[in-house]
Amino acid sequence: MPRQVDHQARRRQIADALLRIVDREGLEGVSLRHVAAEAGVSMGSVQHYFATKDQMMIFALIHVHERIYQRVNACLDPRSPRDLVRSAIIEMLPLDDERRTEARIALAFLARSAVDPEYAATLREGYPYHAVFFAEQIRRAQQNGEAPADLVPEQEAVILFAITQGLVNPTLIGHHTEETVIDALDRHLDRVFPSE
Amino acid sequence: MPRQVDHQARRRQIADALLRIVDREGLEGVSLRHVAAEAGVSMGSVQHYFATKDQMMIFALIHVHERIYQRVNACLDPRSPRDLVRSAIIEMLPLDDERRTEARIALAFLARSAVDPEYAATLREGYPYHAVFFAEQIRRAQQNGEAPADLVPEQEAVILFAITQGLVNPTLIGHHTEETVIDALDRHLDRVFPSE
DNA sequence: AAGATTACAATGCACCTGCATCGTAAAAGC
DNA sequence: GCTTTTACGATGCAGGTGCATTGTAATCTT
Repeated sequence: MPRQVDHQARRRQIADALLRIVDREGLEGVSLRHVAAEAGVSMGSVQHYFATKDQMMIFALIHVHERIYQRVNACLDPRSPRDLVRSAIIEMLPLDDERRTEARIALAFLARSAVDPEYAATLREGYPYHAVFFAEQIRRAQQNGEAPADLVPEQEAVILFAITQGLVNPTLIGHHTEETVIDALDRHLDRVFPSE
Repeated sequence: MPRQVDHQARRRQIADALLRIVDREGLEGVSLRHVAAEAGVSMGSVQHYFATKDQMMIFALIHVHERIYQRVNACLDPRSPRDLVRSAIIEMLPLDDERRTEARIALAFLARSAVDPEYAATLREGYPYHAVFFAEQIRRAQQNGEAPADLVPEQEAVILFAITQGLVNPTLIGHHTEETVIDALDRHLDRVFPSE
């Protein structure tokens, strides 16, 4: 059995187990023993692939971000800048079990970032991408006449991203229905990308 | 010393110590011993005022929400609906140490709410207030001709609240400067409450 | 074939956790 | 004045924690 295993794949598999625990119990539920049990391996094995618990957590954080990134990318609707933005935002909202899971996980790590600079640094790396993506779509729409020329793309991107993030948590806690949140989103998109 | 203490005041004092720990280390840093040490009392004393750790945490959650509520209320600018909304939102953004502290604390409890129904229920109680407040101000502005009549106040309130929440976390992690976030906010307020 | 390396497993250890128990001293009630 | 109640302090306990250590068997290297 030894020597022939795919190191990275094994690390991802352990990270997936870790993320399942975070989904159910939050970061506090994560312990070497629980992760090992959830992954169906021994504790020694977990220790073999991750020198410390913190390294494992950071790896899992990066891993889940990649997962979200790929899922969002696969769901993009390229018909227009507005559709691109809308599909990206909706794909980040917790409107089904998979997205609720990921939202819960992301929220848990976000809270940790508020008190741990290493987590915060990891989060900050992936951040500019969203703002740039939104700003780019707005600029494209402006060139096509699909968005008002007086909008400042970067400012609107900040607002769009804030709305996205700001809709996630209340929806997760159960404040909003799917209809409420999508209506509100479309309402705002009407302003940035007017239909007529 | 016994028998003559103000029970509620003592509980708040212990809760304040707890919240200081949450600010520095997150919810994971909270233990009976740490809270006792931070409050300058014995562990037995903490146990005397709170039967379980969970009760203490929930009490602290309610306590910090009251604190935020009162601070925001004290800072409201009543000159116009727009000023009211703007001052309320700005007071909730982490733009100085006090507000950063409260934002960190609120975020920590929010993350817990995602995996613990009791916390979620507590959060949900305080929630409708914001939406109603925002919607009310928009309706008032519409009556004064300070806001477009075709806005649906409840929808705009959802968006406003999402923007508020959505601006908090990126700012906390260090993605936005104070200027960026206030510019973006004013940009959006221009749409809901046009100046001319 | 031999030895080094890798993958995993089991266990021990010091430390921390929430909570229960027990003790004590001061005030309140009678 | 005596008992009860309240406020607090100290300590014990079972269980969980991350991590280090040790062992072992399978594979790769030579």
